[in-house]
Amino acid sequence: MTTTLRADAARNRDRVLATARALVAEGDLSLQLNDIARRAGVGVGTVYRHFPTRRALLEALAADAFAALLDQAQAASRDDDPWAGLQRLLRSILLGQLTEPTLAEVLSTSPDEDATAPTTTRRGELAALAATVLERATRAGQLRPGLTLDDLQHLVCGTAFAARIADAPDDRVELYLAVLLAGVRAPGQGSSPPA
Amino acid sequence: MTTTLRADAARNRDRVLATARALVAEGDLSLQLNDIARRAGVGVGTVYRHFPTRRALLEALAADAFAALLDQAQAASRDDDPWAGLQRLLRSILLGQLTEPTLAEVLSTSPDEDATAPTTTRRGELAALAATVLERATRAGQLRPGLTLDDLQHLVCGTAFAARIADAPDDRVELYLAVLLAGVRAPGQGSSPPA
Amino acid sequence: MTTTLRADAARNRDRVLATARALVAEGDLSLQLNDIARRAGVGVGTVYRHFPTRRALLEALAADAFAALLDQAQAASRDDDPWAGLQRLLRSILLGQLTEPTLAEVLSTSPDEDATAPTTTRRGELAALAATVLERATRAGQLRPGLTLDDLQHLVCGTAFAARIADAPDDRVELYLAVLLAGVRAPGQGSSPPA
Amino acid sequence: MTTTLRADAARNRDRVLATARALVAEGDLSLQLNDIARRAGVGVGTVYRHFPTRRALLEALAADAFAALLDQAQAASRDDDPWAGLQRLLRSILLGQLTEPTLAEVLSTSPDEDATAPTTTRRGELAALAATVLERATRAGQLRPGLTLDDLQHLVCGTAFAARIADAPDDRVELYLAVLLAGVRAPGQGSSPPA
DNA sequence: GATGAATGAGTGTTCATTCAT
DNA sequence: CATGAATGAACACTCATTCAT
Repeated sequence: MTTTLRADAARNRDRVLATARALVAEGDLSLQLNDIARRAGVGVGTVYRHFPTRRALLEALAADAFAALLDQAQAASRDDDPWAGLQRLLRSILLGQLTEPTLAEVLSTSPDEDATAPTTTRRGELAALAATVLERATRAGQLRPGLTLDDLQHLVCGTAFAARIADAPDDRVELYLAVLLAGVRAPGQGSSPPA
Repeated sequence: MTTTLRADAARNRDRVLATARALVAEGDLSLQLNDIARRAGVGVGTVYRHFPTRRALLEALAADAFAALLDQAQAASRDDDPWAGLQRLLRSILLGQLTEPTLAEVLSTSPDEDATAPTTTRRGELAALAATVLERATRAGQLRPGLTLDDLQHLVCGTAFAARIADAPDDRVELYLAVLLAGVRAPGQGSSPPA
Repeated sequence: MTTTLRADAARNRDRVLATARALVAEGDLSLQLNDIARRAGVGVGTVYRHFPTRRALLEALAADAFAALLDQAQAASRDDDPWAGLQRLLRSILLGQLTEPTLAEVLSTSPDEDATAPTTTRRGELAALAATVLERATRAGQLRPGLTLDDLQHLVCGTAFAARIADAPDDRVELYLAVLLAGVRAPGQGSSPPA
Repeated sequence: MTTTLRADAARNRDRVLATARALVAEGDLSLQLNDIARRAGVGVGTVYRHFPTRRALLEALAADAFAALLDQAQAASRDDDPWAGLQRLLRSILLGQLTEPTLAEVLSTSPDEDATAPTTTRRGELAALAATVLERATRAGQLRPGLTLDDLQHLVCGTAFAARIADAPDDRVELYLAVLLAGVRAPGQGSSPPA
């Protein structure tokens, strides 16, 4: 059986990820593969084997958060109330980015830029779910005319950026989210969903 | 007299700035001093003399755009209509960032981070003008409660970020600006200023 | 019985050789064992088991061509006409090198340099046959005085080198071969063998 | 004055060249810039400043020998006797390559492959001189028909290769040169120039 | 003031070889 | 026998910064 070997490999992979996560948590998003290898007590080659590029590592780091985000987006897309669905969706994307900076970088980049397959898939899934939410809100006349799916994505990334440059991001998110929501809501629709 | 020398120095400084500006215009924000020196036909030491750090050069590059922004902010602060003033202020800051990427970087960074004196001064002036606008809008009940001066700055930087990651930023600014304005407006105030 | 295992091993060996051959045919003589293993769909260890060094693989790749060369050398050594024999020998060695670059590398290297047993054997056989041809040509007074067996080998390798750096080696071989033959012929013997 | 500074730079350049030359003399033609820097007691950057690529260093190492070769080629081209001229030319090119292995590599490579300007110039000059010699020998009916300028170059490089793989190259050159000369001489012209 | 050569730490990447499974 | 993960030395190249002239 190759289970044990694979277990070793998996353990190394995890060590690399853990090390990288620690660096990200310290605010270092540079993800230098040499540095990470050294800190993880692992050969450079090992890091390169698992993550051939900085991008691959970045996406691996974002993977869990992205998966969780998809779950929340799924739930949001099932909300009966179109506006509530949009609210939930945008809040999820926003909080996801603040919780996991790597997810912010992944979402702020053009999808076709060296992206690995799983990330491309996830982005597609997120887009599909978001399209549903968007369409329902649009049909309900609750979305500001002219806003596309891409616009929503850019705007929520921008809102995350705004929170990130604040001194205490966590204290600001909800307020900034409220601004975003009020901003994307169709003018004349009021600020809260119809009861 | 050192006049001649100063003239030479000034010419060198201008050459460096022009070269750096050209690079920025080409989308290269890295501002590598060696590279700039070579292209400017000037010694590295000369660049270092005028701009001891990347930050110093960045702020010098942003200076003109920042000055122009201050003028517009001044005008905005004098607008009779509080909401129109806010609109003008935010549009100016937003467009300034898109026109001059260095200004975006300057404004998106914490003020006390290696900032040079002129930039610190300008930021103070901008803050003062914005405070005026903010206060008037607040007094008129037109600003979303809870938003501070800093919040406005972060949000407008976030909006610039959103535009920047769009495929065609210029086509998106006005829409994103509308979103921002609607977002920061006090709920229940409608989307246009009272006549 | 280990027959089945041996069959597997032989198949792996063949796959490695085929892959390596393909690379050589594409002009890549670097013979990187990792690369070959990956392309052959085989573990690196397997490649190492069969070919412990780059040299071992190189010689294995050259083996068939070397064997064919020995056949031709045999025939040449049986030619009644001493000069014709020499001609045939040198042409065979020359063409062999151009057809199979690995053979060129094998023949251009000192025999005792990490050579594997089969190659050492083959080199010995080739030397023996060449010695025969050489001796007969010498006895017939047709070989330039002073030329040893080694000299002939070096010169034919040099001629192969000359052809290789030409733009269209195949168009040049015969001419270069004629130069070589005229060069090694004893001065005053004319350019064609006595009738 | 910048003389002293330049002197320093020149000294460093010379140190690098001397170090590289020593390595070449030891038979190491790999010319690894890092290694050379370390041995020369100089920063890597210094080596890169003077020689941006391995090729640049190679050609710098070959420069003197190439210049000397050009002198000899010039002399050869002025020889009254066409055949003597050819003899002198080929001997010079051959000995030049054996004395300076870097020259062999330079001459054995396609001229347009990353070559620096001076080398391109020198190759042009050598070709011009060789063309003269070739033409005169051809007109005198002394050159084997079909041989072009390029052929001569390839053949002399091949001869150098032959000598290089011999155990005692120096003892073999003259013999190999004789072979080359007899080979390129028009058949039926005898082995020595007309008196 | 200006110059630009020099530095060398830093970063990215490859690859031959080993060895536990 | 086969596998392929792991290793880490080795190599290529960059660039911010210093400093002698």
